[in-house]
Amino acid sequence: MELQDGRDKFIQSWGTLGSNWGINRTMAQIHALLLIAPEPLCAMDIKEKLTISMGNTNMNIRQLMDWGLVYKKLKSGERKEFFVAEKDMWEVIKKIVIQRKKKELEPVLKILDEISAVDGHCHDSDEFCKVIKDIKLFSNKADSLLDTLIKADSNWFTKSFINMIK
Amino acid sequence: MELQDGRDKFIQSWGTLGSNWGINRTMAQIHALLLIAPEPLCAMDIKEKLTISMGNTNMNIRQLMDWGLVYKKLKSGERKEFFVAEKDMWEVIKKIVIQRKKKELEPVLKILDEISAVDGHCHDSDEFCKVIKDIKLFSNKADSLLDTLIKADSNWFTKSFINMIK
DNA sequence: AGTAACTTTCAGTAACTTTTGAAAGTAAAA
DNA sequence: TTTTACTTTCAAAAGTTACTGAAAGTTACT
Repeated sequence: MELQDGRDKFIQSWGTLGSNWGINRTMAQIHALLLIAPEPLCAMDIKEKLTISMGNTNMNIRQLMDWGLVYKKLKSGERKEFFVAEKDMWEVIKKIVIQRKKKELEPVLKILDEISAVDGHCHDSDEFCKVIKDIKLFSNKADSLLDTLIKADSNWFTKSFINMIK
Repeated sequence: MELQDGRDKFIQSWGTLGSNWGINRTMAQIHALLLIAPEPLCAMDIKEKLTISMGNTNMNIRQLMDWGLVYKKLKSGERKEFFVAEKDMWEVIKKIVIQRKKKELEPVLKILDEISAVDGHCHDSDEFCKVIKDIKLFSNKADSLLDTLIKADSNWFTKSFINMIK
């Protein structure tokens, strides 16, 4: 496969995969484009390479910056803004984990706390409370595990991983 | 909070949370309803409790069974089918992990393999290949880690977890 | 075989999400 | 201060996904 084909395929595929991940297609494509771009790109470059609208380009660059996956990079002598992607994959993973935890796990913890306030007086409520308690147990574990991961370095991941499977 | 309020809140919330998880609202609500149901329920019970259509009920029960989160339970003397949820939370988590791995991770591995066929001849392609290689490294690790998790028992999770954070 | 009880399918519709493009906003340069 | 080069916003359009209801299919009792 030729380099350019590989790049195109990566950008297209990343977009499709993104949707399976709850990330919108354009956001994932911009991320892919910047990840493999040898030079910083400006909004116009991105708009043209992906043939998308300005508004779409801007919104998604902004969101990638909010996630910490893309940074602004000013070139001296140039007025417009350029963008680069975070290239350290371990950082990328951590940034994504932070967002997914926020979106997927934290609301669960919040709801479970609210529901735990159910009075446990009869047999039926004991059963209900047990289900909630079990879910809470695993959610809390997952929460601490992810917190540890977010603080850890790449090396730790490899090491713990080896411990885990042996 | 009263028991019935707690149940209603759980079902409603689980539906909302489901959508943040890439699971559709109805599927999540049916799952919640069955999780806390003291008795097996039939399709009609579910349809009525959630005030949704037959078709919707049927499709989502089916998908929950495909995922292994809900089982058919025949009552002797009754012709219609009843359903119960898997109540062991560790099993529930594993079943969900299996599905998410299939949807989110496996397509990534597939694409990366295809892209790895890019010829590495010049400086630019080296850079491109490095990005792909890095992603592949972490994806493969995540893949094995999840495989281990899927095979493990609940106890292992707790133990490894303690090892991991210390 | 006929009928009744229940389950499944599917085309059309509704609800939600993403994208566009034009207009408004901002700030450096003339 | 005006122009110019760029960025941001937002309402409407396009695209996507979920839901309904009616019709077709299945099974099991008479």
